[in-house]
Amino acid sequence: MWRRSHSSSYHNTNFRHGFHIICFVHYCVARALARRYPAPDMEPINDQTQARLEKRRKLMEKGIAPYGGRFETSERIADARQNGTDEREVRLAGRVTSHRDMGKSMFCDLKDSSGRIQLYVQKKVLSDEQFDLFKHFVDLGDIIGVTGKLFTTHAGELTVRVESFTILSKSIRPLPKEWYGIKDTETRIRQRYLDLILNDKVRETFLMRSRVIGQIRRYLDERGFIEVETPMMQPIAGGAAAKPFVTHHEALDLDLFLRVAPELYLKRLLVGGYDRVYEINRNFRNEGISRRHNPEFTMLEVYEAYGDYETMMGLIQGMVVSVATNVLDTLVVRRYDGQEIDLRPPWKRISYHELIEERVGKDWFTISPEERKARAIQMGVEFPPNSPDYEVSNAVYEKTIEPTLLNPTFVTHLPTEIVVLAKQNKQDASVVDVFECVINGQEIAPAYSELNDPVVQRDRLLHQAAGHAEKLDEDFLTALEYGMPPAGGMGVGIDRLVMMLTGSESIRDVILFPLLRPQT
RNA sequence: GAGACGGUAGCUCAGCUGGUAGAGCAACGGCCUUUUAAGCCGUGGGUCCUGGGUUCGAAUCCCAGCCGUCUCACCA
Repeated sequence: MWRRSHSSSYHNTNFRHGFHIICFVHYCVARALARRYPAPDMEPINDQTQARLEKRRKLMEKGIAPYGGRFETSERIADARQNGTDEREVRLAGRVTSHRDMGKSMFCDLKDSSGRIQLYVQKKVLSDEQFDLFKHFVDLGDIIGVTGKLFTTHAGELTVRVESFTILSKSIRPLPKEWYGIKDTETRIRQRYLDLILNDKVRETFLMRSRVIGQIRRYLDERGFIEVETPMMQPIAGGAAAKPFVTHHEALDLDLFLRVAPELYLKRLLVGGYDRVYEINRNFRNEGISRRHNPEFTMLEVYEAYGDYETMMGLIQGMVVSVATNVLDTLVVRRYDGQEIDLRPPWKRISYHELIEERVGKDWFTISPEERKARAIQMGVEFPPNSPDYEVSNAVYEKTIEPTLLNPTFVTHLPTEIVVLAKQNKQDASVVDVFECVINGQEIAPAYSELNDPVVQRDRLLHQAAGHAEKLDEDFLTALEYGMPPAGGMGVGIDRLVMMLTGSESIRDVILFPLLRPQT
């Protein structure tokens, strides 16, 4: 659709006529601007910026706009390469990322978001004046538009023989040469645009992220789930045990919290009768930053009325398989360290108890709590001195077992104490009907058979809030009292899912603008 | 929040036990019409993160601060 609409307007003769008028207007504007701003009052940062500012000024004096406007392309660069037949005329736009000057001719690389193509600029093809303009005024990093015919060089590379060009945006800061790129993590994050221009892999990763999220939406939409949006600013930050960020609403003189989870609002919607809902959006947790943690992160939460944690197993497995198949075209993913993750279903399922027994000894749960502590310390696992018994086992699980689970594993039936919003198991009230889906050694998706008994829910929340009744979300509890259908619910850490699928080592590699301290 | 390591030209990096700051690429001026990290000749370019201290002399040693990286803690 995109290509068709462009080429049709481009080949229209009225448009060509209009284009000349536009060029003339640009010429007049450029002359006027050159008169009004004879010298830029911006302080040059270095010799290179100074040289470029000088070129910008000279272009304006010549009546050439260094910052053009609309430029109709015939296609994207990747399409030109793919459908490249010699002598076909193309009209392309992009950034100049490399150039090789050979005197009376030069080669450049032109890059847009779809790919890269080589340009061949020859003195005998352009006028002397135009060739000179290209040679002396087009720099690395400038955005230009070109027209010309495709041909193949002796080295076998499809190339555009440039017949005309337009400077669309004059870059006044030097762009690092592609070969050396930009490596410093801090610069890459603070100036992510440079990272995206210079590092193909980075651009690819974020493109994949976009496609992953798109495929998740498609998968859920196809199954009758509706996407909703619930508050990011909440009077009480509920749904997860995490420190919230605080903000303030002036007109209401009201402290609000950035949400730590959308859960309690999505459940209100289950009460309201939407029985398949999901939300993909940011959660904010006021805690430390690490390779796996950013203060704001993207979460999918999904609820299915009349389902339970087991229906969620089917959902997440199907979703990840669908995403991997559609976006990566494979179910075997390679990690940054070369290890492979096998996503082929069915995924392993094991209970929390069994898993711990399997890894640290059959007698783990039969020995005394003191012995457990002693053994945990022996294994090098640390925990606060007054930790309750279940936290000792959980520390062992999180420190020594979870990181080793590379292939997808459903760890089911966690202790009741550590999950306050899930239904207790009918046979064994000490555990809840939940799973944690672990992939790549990280918890990717916890899912519950959602607790819908308002009386039990109130007790459990009160217990968690250590008796602080003012921290209870009364409105949520009131909603439950009207009756919430039994439901399966699940949260999927999108950043971690994308890390897994793209083989990224750090969460900062999958978040475009992760939080950094501002530079002073 | 704690510990270890790092910050030198636009980019990537050298610079040892203290002696006036270096390379490649990029920039600028030349030469070169099928190169692709093009090549050749020449020129310019620095708050060595910041502030103190030691010293005749500090990019280098010491102290403090800023920012980052890694590990740990909190957490998903």
